[in-house]
Amino acid sequence: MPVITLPDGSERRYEQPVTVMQIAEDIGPGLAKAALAGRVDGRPVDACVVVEQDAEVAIITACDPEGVEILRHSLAHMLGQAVKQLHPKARMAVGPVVRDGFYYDIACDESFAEEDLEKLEARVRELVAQDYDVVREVVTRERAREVFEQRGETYKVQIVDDIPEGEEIALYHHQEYVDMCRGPHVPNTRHLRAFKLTKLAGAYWRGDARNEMLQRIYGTAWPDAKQLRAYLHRLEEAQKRDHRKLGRAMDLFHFQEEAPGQVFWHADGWVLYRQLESYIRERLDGAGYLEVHTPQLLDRSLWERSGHWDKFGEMIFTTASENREYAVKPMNCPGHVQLFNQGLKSYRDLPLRLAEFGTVHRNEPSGTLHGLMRARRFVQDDAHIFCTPAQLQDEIAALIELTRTTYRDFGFEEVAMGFSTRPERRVGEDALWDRAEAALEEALAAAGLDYAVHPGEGAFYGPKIEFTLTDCLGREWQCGTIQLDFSMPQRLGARYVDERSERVVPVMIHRAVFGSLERFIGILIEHYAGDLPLWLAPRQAVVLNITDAQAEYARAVAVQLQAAGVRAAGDWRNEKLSLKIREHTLAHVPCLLVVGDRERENRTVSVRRRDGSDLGPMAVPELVERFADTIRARRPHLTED
RNA sequence: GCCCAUAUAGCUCAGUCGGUAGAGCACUUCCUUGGUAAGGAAGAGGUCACCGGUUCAAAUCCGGUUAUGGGCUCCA
Repeated sequence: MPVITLPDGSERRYEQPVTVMQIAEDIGPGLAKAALAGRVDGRPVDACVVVEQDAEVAIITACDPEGVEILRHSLAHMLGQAVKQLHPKARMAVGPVVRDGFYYDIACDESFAEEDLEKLEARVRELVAQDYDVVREVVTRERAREVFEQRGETYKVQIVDDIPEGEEIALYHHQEYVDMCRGPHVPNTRHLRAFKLTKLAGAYWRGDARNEMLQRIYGTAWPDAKQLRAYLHRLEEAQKRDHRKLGRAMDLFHFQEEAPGQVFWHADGWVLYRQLESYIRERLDGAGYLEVHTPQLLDRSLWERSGHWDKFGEMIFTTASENREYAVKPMNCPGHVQLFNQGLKSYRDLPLRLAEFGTVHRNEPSGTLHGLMRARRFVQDDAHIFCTPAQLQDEIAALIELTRTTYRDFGFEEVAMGFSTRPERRVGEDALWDRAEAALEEALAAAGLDYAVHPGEGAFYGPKIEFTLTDCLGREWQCGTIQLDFSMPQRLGARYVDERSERVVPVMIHRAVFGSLERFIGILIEHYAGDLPLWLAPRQAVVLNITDAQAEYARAVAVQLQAAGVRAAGDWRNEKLSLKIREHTLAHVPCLLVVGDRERENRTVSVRRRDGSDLGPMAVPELVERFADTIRARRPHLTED
């Protein structure tokens, strides 16, 4: 007879096997009403599951993160039912839970349009409103196959065939609709009222571009209407941070049809760009790097030797002249190896750290371009470190430290780190890969940081550590990277003379801190929602006169500030102060300096910050000092002139 | 590259049933000299992304191209 232990430690004895729902009912009617599923000895199960032996049981409700996932998963099934009712010939593929919601991949000859989405949503609402009980049925593999074959669900049949031997197969019956799932699911559809179908997309069956494309319907679901509304509101707010919108509002850059994937930097955007450039220069000067610059066009043969042509030929822009074909460089590494190869290098020259703000062009597939985040022309803050195996650990440790402190200076306290291992298509012996992966892992362990492992996602020449930042909608973008390469120096003939006078191939580390300056700026803009810290703001201050009477003094203030190194501009238009404030605030200028008769008399400016706070009147030298303090505080790695 | 959608003034967007295009903001000029997020008036501004088709007539319907947005795949 089962003894049930509840999370609070109390026990309940039952004379007979008991369902999770009965336990919930015994605890209280409120809990029974809210119960979505249970956890029996740590394992999530449906509320209808019978507990036969002593167990620890917890009731899962929508207050549980796990409970919210159950709602979303169940809504995927509801969507499936609605799709089959409105499109009987559709075949259902997979319908998993994702962040904030769920999706379902569907094969259907008719292609869904926005109106279909509305109709489907309306149908799901009708189904949910019926408050019907979901029925769970455990079946054999043969039975599951038979059910889906009868219904023409060819994708489900394939999924059945892929379920490992010995695993329990459960069917969930939503009235006439049947889906297969590990579960658990909600006991009744009344829990599923707060949802919305959000978007249509295409997606490849099994995530493989060689397979047919299915239609994917995304939805979002929450425990209640209030949380759904809050989510939709968050989404709206996040979209306002989009760097493409802010780039226009702040007059930083634009794109146009004649140059897809290539940025037109405006004057203010270029100021921001140069801030990043000079920051990195300062950090590298103190870290033993040599800045170099290599050609944009290099003969095709070099890329064939490096292996890039074979792997990325399709994506390399080329140009020809006098019967020679050149690649517009998609990477800087072969160029840096050519520099290394100049003259004979000794082990005493190592580690040799060559850095370049390298402009690269890659013919990224049209569907992947995304503002500054993914461009066809971008600049990498690239460097290649040539060293001996013995120097590797120190170098990598320094790089992890350099990257993390840089990100901290730019306002990213938490950075997701990943470790990507050998891909299927690669160059180099497995023994070299073993060594390279082991070396990176050792460095990661030594740094004592959390990181995710991404099997098979390394570069074709070596494994990598990657630093990932997220945009306003939570999409992840790889920024910094540290890649270990035991192959390319060999392929491109790099050698140095070691202590025993023997010629040895150096190890090469490819690394970038920002990754792409374009991408990093895009992330920065979204991270700060346009309100860049003072040291990064293209326009740090704008002087505003109230009437023409202060125009002369206002100009003098602007000149004084500029002479002190402040990026100051002036707005002497014959407009109301409130209008000027509105416009410069919308342009995200951090500091507005108001000059009226009072200020002119006292030789001061009234300081208003972007957030609306008023710092009151201040003399210009005092203001300059405040600026310098603020910048020092935000940018601890700034080297003093 | 694949799927879906979109493309109208500098920006944000309206434009019904196919009948030669509209608003707000911005811009120019004038008035206004106003103390912390929009003062007023007038004016100018469009090959309705591009190419083709249907039609007496196309911003509108159809086909193609390009770009953009959202996904998928890819990402040295």
